[in-house]
Amino acid sequence: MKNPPPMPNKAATLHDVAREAGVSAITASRALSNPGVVSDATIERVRNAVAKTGYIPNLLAGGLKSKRSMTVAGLVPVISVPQFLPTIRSLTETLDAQGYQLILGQSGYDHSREEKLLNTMISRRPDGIVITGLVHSRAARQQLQRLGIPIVEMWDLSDRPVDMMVGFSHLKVGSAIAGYFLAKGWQRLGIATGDDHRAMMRHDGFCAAVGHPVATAIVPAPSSLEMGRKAMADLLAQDPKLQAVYCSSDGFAQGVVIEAQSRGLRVPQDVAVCGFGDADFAAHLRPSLTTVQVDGAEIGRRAAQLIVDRCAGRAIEHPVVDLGFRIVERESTGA
Amino acid sequence: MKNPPPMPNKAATLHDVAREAGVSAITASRALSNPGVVSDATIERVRNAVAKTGYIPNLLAGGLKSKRSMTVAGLVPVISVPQFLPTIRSLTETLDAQGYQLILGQSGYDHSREEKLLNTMISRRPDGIVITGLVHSRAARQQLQRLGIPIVEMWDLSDRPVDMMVGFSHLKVGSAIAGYFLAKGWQRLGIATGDDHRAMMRHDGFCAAVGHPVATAIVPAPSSLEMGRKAMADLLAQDPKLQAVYCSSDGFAQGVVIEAQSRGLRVPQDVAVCGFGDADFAAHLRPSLTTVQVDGAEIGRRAAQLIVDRCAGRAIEHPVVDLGFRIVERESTGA
DNA sequence: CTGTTAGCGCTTTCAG
DNA sequence: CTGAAAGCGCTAACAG
Repeated sequence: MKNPPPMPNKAATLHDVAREAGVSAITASRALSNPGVVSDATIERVRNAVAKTGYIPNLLAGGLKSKRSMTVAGLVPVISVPQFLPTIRSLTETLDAQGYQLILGQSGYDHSREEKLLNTMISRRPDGIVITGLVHSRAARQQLQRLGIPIVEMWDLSDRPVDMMVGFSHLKVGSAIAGYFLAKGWQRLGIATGDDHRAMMRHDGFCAAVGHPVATAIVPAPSSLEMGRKAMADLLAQDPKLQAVYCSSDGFAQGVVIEAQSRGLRVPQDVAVCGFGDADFAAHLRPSLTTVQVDGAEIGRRAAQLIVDRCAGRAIEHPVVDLGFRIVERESTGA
Repeated sequence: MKNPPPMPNKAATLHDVAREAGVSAITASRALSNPGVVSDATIERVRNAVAKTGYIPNLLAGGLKSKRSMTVAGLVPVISVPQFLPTIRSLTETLDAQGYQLILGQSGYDHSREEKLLNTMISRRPDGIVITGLVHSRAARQQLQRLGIPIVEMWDLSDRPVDMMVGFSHLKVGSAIAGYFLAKGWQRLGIATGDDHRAMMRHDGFCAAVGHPVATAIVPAPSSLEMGRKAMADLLAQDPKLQAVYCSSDGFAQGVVIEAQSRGLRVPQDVAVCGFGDADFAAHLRPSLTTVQVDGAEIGRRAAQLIVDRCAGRAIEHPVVDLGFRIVERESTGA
C-alpha cells in the first residue's frame, strides 16, 4: 500500500532518488534514461525510489548540461486559423511520441514580428524549429543557419530552403484551379483571397493561367465566413454575371456561397465556387464544396520526423518534400 | 586584440557579453533583466556588446537558478477543437505580453492520459498550469497542490477548485436553453451532444429542466458538422415531429440544420436549432444560428492574468471567476 | 556495470 | 552601483 510521502517541502531531485536507492546520482540518471547500461537489480531499486520520492525529472537542468532541451519550436501565423490545425495537431502528436514537446508561437501575418518571436523561441534553446511559410528576411535566414539545429519550412516550397522543407507549390495550385475553371468553359471568373503570402501566390498562379483580368476581392488574412459574404458582394458588384469564384479558404468560400444564395443565385448553376484546404466540413455542406485538398496532417508528421531524424543524427535523403495537392470536385462546381 | 568574430562557432554566452563590455557577468545580467539598478553608461555598453556578439539569453540556464522558467503549461483536450481556439489564442497573447510562454499539451478526452501529460509538463517546471475542465482524479489534484504553483481550471466551475477557476456553469447553460425552448411553447425537443464531461453537464441541465424525455443523440467528442448531419437523422428517426434541437457546438448545429434542410424541413418554421459557443460564423449562416455565447477569449485572458498575478506575488481577490453566458437569439429559432 | 569530477549558463546571495 | 563566490539539477567524460 502507499504511505503518504512525508510532505516533500522541496520537489525531490535525482540526488534524493539516488540516496534512497543507495546508488550514485549518475547511476540513477542512467537507470532512468539509459536503462540498457545498468543492471536490472539497480533499475528496480531506482524505480522504487522514484515512486517513493515522487520524483519528476527536471528537464531544464538536464537540457542545460546535455544541450538537448527535447523541445521543438513551432511558428504559425495565428493559432486560431483552422487551416493549420491538423498540422499543429500532428506535429504535436508525432513529436510527443518521440519524447519531444512542441512550443508554439504566433508570428502573426506581420513579418517584422517574426524575428522577434524567433529570438524568444531561441532563448528556450529548442532542438529544432518548424516555421509556417518561407523565411524571407535575410537576417532571419542567417540567424537560423548559424544556430546549427534542424529547421523545417512548411506549407510552401522554394528552391532555396534554409534547411529542410515540406510543402507544395501555391503557384501551381492557383494555375490548376484556373485551368479547371477554363476547362469547364467558364470565362467570367472571380477570386476572393486573403492577403498573406501563400494565398497571394495562389492568386498570382490563378491570374497568370487565366490570362485576362478577373474580378478580385482581397481581404486581410485570416479570412472568415463573414468576410466571404462581403467579398462576394464586392465581386458581384464588379461583375454581376460572374460564373465561377475561387476562394483562398473553405470557410471563406462558405461565406461566398451563402452570400450568393441569399441573393437568389444558385450554386453551381448560376455561379460555381471553389475553396481551398478541404476542411472537414467541406464535403458535408449543401452544396458540397469543391476545394483543393492538401494533407495538412501529413505536413506536420513529415516535418516532425525530419526534425527528429536530424536530431538523432540520421541522414536525410530528401530535405525538400513536395506533398502536392489535389482538386476535389464536388457539387459547388457542378460535380 | 582579436578581430570581430566572423563565425561564432558557439552561441555567445553572457560571459562573452560581459567580457566585450568590460564588466562582470552579473552586471551584464542585471543590465539586461533589471536595468534599474545599473548605471546608464553600463547599460549602454552591455547593449552594444549584446548587439555585437549576437547574444540570445539561455532561459533554461536562467530558470534553473532562479526557479522561474517563465513558462505556463496549458492542457487542452485537443488542439484542433474550434471551441477553445479563442481561449488558447488569448492565453498565448496575454502571457506573451508579460514575458511568459505558453506550453500547450493535448490531454485528449481520455482522463487517464491527463496524468501522464501532467508529469511531462511538470518536468519542464512551468511557473503555472492552466487546465481545460476540472481535475477529477484525486491523485492529480494532490499532485498539483503539492507543486505550490498557481493552477487555473477553466471552462467550468465547481465548489472545490484545486486553486483558481475561470468559467461558467454548464448545468445552468443546459437549463437556460431548455427554459428558452419551453417558453417558446416547444414541447417535442431533441438534444444532440458530444460525450465529454462539460457537454454532458449541459445535457443534464437541459433534461432536468425539461422534465420529460427528449430525443437524444450522443456522439463521441469532439463533434463535427458531419456528425451533426448523422445526429439529426438519428433524432428525426426518434421523433419525426421534432420542434427544436439543442446542439453542443455550433459546427455540430450547422450539420443539424443542413440535414434538416436536405430533408425539406425549414429552419426554424419546422424545426428550430440552437448551438453552443457562438463561433465566428454563427451570425452569418442562413438562417443565422441561435447559440450560447461564452467569452472564450476572456476566459484565456483572465486565466493568464491570474497566473501572472500569483507569480508576481500579488494577492488574488477572487480566485473563482464566473464569467457567465448569454443566449444569442437569431433566425434559427425564429428571431 | 558503477562512481568521481566537472561543469552547462545563469542568477542568488552576500560583500564591497 | 558593481563584483566574487556559490550553486540550481542534471549529465558528459573519464575512470575504475
